[in-house]
Amino acid sequence: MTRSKQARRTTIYDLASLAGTSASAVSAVLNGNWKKRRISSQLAEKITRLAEEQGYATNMQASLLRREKSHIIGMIVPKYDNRYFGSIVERFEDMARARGLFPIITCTRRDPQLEIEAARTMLSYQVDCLISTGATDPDRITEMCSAAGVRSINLDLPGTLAPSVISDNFEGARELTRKILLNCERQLHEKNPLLFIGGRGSDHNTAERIRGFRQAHSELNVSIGEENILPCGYAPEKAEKALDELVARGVSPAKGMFVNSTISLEGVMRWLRRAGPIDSQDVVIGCFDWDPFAALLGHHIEMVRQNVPAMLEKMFEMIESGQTKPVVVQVPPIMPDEEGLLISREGELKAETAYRNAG
Amino acid sequence: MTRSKQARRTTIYDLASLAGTSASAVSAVLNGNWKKRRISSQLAEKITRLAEEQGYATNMQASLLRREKSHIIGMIVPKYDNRYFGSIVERFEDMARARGLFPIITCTRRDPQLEIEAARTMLSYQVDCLISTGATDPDRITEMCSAAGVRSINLDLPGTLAPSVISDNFEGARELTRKILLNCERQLHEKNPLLFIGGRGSDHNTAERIRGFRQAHSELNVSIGEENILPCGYAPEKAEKALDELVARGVSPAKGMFVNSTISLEGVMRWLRRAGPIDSQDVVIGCFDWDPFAALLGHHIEMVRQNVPAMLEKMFEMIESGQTKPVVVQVPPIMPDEEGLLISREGELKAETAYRNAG
DNA sequence: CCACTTTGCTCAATCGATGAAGCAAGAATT
DNA sequence: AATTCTTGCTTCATCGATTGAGCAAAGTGG
Repeated sequence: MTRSKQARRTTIYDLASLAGTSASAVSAVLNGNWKKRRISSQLAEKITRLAEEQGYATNMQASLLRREKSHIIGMIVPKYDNRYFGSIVERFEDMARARGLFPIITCTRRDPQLEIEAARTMLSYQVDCLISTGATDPDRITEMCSAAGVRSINLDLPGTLAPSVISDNFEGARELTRKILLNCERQLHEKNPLLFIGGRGSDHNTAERIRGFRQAHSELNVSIGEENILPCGYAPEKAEKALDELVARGVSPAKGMFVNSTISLEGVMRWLRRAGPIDSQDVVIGCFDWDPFAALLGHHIEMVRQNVPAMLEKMFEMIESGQTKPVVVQVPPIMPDEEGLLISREGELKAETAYRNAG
Repeated sequence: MTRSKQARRTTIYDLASLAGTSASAVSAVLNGNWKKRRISSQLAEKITRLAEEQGYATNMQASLLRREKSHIIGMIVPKYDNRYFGSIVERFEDMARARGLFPIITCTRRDPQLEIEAARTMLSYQVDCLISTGATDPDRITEMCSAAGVRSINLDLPGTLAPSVISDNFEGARELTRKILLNCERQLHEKNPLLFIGGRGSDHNTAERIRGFRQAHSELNVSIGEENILPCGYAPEKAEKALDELVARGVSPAKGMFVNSTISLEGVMRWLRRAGPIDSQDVVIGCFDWDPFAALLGHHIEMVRQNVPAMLEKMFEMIESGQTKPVVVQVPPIMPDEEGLLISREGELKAETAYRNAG
């Protein structure tokens, strides 16, 4: 060791002088087009071996500066605290890598300001394409992207300026609502309107789910009032508080509930345990989203699982086909089957199947 | 629009010619050290305005190529399918940004090969520091990093070549085991050995937890046999299968269980529902890790929550202090309190408090 | 033996941002 | 008036990889 510390990383110039050749040859060998550049296989081998020995790693900053495309694909995502976004991210990384892209992901905690900053940072890193997942203002991000000549796609929540891939929230909610109503009838022998709780009234998905919710009620001839619709936000404590306030206003909450996300379900379950009807087993619940433990809670909880594999497949199809028109592709979510067998790996398998059939 | 498409992004050269000045001045203004470089505030303002108008974003690839440090901090993480890693990632991003670093995270699905590839890619992107979270072979990654002159730190699972921040698995497991044993005695009026299930026998955390598990048994004068220890892996179906096999071998599984992760708990709960003792409410469970819905399952489930905020605080302290010696910092996990009130936001608050007191 | 092709490389410009060095014009000092 | 200092810039080399252009040597055909 002549140097106190490996101060500088190995570059192609170091390898070139070690191999007694030029940086240009080293570059050609290491990025695989040495045949086009007519480098002899002996030299190629020598360089490859040296690179290995020296633990050489391409300086992407330098490489990308020169290249036309970065092959970096960015994604912003609201939270990592539920299975839906978790599986989106995990699968996105996987699919991106399988396509030779480098995924970078940033969590923006549903903070509009952070979303913008994150998008700007991603543009700085020269992403070729940016996916806005569940963004509060996807169009703003699309504008920033197109100003920089970068494609963008909306996932989970749609925008009007870029193509979007979302769940079929209306149909999913209609079907789920119908199931909950039927469960109520079967288990509680009553046919009362359900309570819709969670989500933001201002977001497209929540609005569509409320529309499906109303539709199912009217199809089954159950009338609902405004007090039954509580899009109180996503955080658990917001759902909890909304239920408390409902009770404080003298309304006795419905025994059937449509919960708009697993995160809201957390709050609902806590409220039920703390302040709910005496026998909280008498509450019938449906949730638009899936969680393996929620599926095991004593209550018969119907859960709709969004079809993440199919959604991401559609999304990558759009990227590959160069789609730029602001179409909205709706992917049907996976409904629980008759036995309510939508738990964990079964669910995964089902999603897999659904995706194959969709593709 | 004279151009068919914004083909190229705005660069400092574009801004320079628009402002009738030099690229150097633009650069100085935009990276904030225009005072040192004695640029007039008029010119600074003009350039800033133009940059805004043109939607300019620094080309990080170019910038980083020139700069000494990248201010990029990388993290590899096994999975996004549980709250523990989810909160690690979310908080890591947050803390990194608060320190002016750019976090990039990659999920390696507990795949040793993918871990190595991910580490190499991160080195290519010139990370200043790489965090290996729950890596199967952290020392290998440390070696790669130090060959490139990059720091690395292990999180969750320790290594021998770089500093590590982990939970105090031994004490946590000892305490948890003791609680489960006491719960068994109280609820089932029996004092039998527990079943340890989940995790990899080869990983340090599992080994330490087994050690704590044994210790607590011996302290309470309960003897345990080898058949009570089942480190069958993390996936839910592995736990499920292990329990099936146990029964197939004619062993009747203990009514008290120490489950090594929420992911394994998923499998255990499914097995209990499918093939467990008739009244599965008679099973007493403790889990090393926390999940809000698992906390609400009918069984009295004790959950130890790893102190993510404190762990990450320690980790960033190490980064800032330039620690390179392979010390192992153990952070006590948060034990459930007497009322078992370790659910969701309360838990968050508690973690917050624990972290403040720790710091 | 000469013209021409092929092989196997090297040279040098380039990507965009950065910052040390330098320079011209005006202000301050002697 | 001559000198020095300050202000407000510009010039240019540089980071490491890439790639079009070019060039010498070896091979081929007539």
